Amino acid sequence: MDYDNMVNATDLFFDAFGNYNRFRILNLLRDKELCASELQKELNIEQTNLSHDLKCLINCQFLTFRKDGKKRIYSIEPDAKKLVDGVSKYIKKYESYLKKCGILN
Amino acid sequence: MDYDNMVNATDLFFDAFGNYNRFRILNLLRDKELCASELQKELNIEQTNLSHDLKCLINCQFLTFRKDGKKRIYSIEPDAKKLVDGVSKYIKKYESYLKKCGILN
DNA sequence: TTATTATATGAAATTGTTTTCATATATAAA
DNA sequence: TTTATATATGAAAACAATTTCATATAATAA
Repeated sequence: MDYDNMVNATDLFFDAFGNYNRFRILNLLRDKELCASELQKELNIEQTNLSHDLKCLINCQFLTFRKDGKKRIYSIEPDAKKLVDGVSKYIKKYESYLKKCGILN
Repeated sequence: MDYDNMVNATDLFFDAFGNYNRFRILNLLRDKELCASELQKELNIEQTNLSHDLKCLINCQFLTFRKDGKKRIYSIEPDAKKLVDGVSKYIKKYESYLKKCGILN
C-alpha cells in the first residue's frame, strides 16, 4: 500500500475524527438524526463550538444534513458509522490500558 | 452505552492513535517486527522523536517489544492491527473527501 | 574499564488545535 | 418589517501537542 499518498488524508482523518466532542457527536448520531440545538443540549457545549465541529465533520463527509425550517437535521454517513462502531468497541475493550497511557510522557 | 465513562479513554485513544507518525509506525509493524533503528530509517524521523512515540504506543498497549541484545524489537498487538487495517481502508476510501476538509476553518 | 551502539528521558521551544468572543446570516413568526 | 430563533463565521486568546536539545542509560565489544 502506498502510505505516502495517504499523508494528508491520514492527518485530516485523525484531526477530524480524533477529537472528543466530535467523536461524541458521531456517537449520538449513530442511533438517530438530531439538529444542532438537540446536540448542544445533549453534549452541553457552546453553540459556536458545536457549529465549528459540525462544519468540520460535514467537510470530511462524516456527516450530512438536511434543512427543516430554521433547523439543520444532521445524520451520520453509513461508513463513518461503521468506523465509530469499531473504534468504540476497541476503546471499551482497552479502556484500562488507555487510561495508563500518558501521551509522550 | 455509557459514554461518560469513556471520556478519558477516548481522548487517550485518539491522542495515541491519531498522530501521523504513530500511525505510520503501526502501519509498518502490521507486516513485520522491527527494531527502533529500522523504524527510524523507514520513517526518516529523529531518534528521540521516535522514542517518545514508541513509548506512547507501548503505554497504551498498541505495541509490545522484546529485547535482543542492545536492540528492542517492536511488534503490534493483534487488536491494534485490526483497527489499523480498518482505519487505513476507510482513509483510502475517503481520501478525496478528507483532503477537502479544513479542520475548524 | 573505556568506547561504541542502541535507545530513553525531561524540559524548553515551537507549533497546532480548541475555545472564546463579537458578529453575521437565514428562516419564520408577530 | 421588526423580532426572535437557529445556526454559522473569522479572528484572537488560551491551551495542548510535538519537536528539539542536552543528557542519561543499557548492552556489548574492544
